[in-house]
Amino acid sequence: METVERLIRSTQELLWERGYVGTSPKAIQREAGAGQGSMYHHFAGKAELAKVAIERSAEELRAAAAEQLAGDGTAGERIGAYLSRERDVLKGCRVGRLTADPEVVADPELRKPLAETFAWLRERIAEVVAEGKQNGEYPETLDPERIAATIAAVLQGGYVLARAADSTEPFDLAVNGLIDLLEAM
Amino acid sequence: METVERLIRSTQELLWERGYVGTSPKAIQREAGAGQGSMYHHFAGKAELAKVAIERSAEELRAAAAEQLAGDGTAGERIGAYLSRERDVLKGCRVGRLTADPEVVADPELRKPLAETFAWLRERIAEVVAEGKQNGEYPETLDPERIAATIAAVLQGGYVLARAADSTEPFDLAVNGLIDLLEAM
DNA sequence: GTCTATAGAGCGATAGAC
DNA sequence: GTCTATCGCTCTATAGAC
Repeated sequence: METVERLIRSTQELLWERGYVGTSPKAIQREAGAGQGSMYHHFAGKAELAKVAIERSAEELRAAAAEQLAGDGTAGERIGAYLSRERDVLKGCRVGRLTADPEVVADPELRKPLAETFAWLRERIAEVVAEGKQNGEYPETLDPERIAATIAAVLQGGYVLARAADSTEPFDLAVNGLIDLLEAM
Repeated sequence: METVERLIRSTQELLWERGYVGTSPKAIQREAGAGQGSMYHHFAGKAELAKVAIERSAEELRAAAAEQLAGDGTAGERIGAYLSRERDVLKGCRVGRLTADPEVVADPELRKPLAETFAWLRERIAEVVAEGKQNGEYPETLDPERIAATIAAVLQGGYVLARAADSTEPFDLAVNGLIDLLEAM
């Protein structure tokens, strides 16, 4: 793999584990097996490299979610597949995690991929919910945008509860509770 | 206010805004209007001060939640009051935020208040849900522990979505979607 | 394109005077 | 109890050789 690619992937991994403030250029270089000069040759600095890495992680998240939410099952099945897919729960969400970073949220360039990713995700889930309404799976009164935000929030919040408990249990409880509520509709 | 108290409150505020990794002793001293020697006279170091500050924030969160969840309304009213209370949504949760910090999660002393807070919160919400089942507000099939985890997760995840969007809208959507689902039971 | 050397600043902590 | 001085280290970045 080329140096640039290794630098980007190492940055993605470190941002996921340690966030922007907790990730140093030196650590990125170590992870990537690249030297100081090599990194600064390809990227203007930490911020630019982080921008590229965050955009990459955002794309990957969207691709994964799109796959789970597509298919020809019922709305409930597709949402269930999305909620129940294999996840590295205790590591948390590589995109959502960055909202805790003040430097990411304060920089429009760095925050933009976060905003776009969750806007897209909520919109995509809302479409599936709307389809479920059309075929009678869900009642007419259900608001797709609200339910979509609730679904996205349960996942993000599930990660928080799991990391606090150092256990996947609260995440599983939260997801299953949401599924119970959706199935009762 | 005494120096010790100012140091603790400043640390609470900085941990909320910037997390453990992003908070330096120097910044704490500046915020508190205390000198270097003063801080190290009262506390062994950053970790000990953080431990006290985190425990304080955890207590405050529990006290606030206990207040909203108590009272003599129906279960739905009390959960609604808790979900809809005034919140500094874009600042996020002062306890949940710390789950993003690898150094907090890795240190049992620092993680303990987080684990205890959310364990207590989920248990407390589950009690209210169980009361709702008893008086016929919710169906017998409802699992209080699951629903409690879902409720806690929607709040924590709502903060994440709001910070990503730099807007309180997704938080409000997620909370209202949850209320819709609960009211339909 | 990658290397080493170096910079100025801040980090977290300690020492010792007052 | 609070102050200033200092420590060894890391941070992010730049310079210039190869």
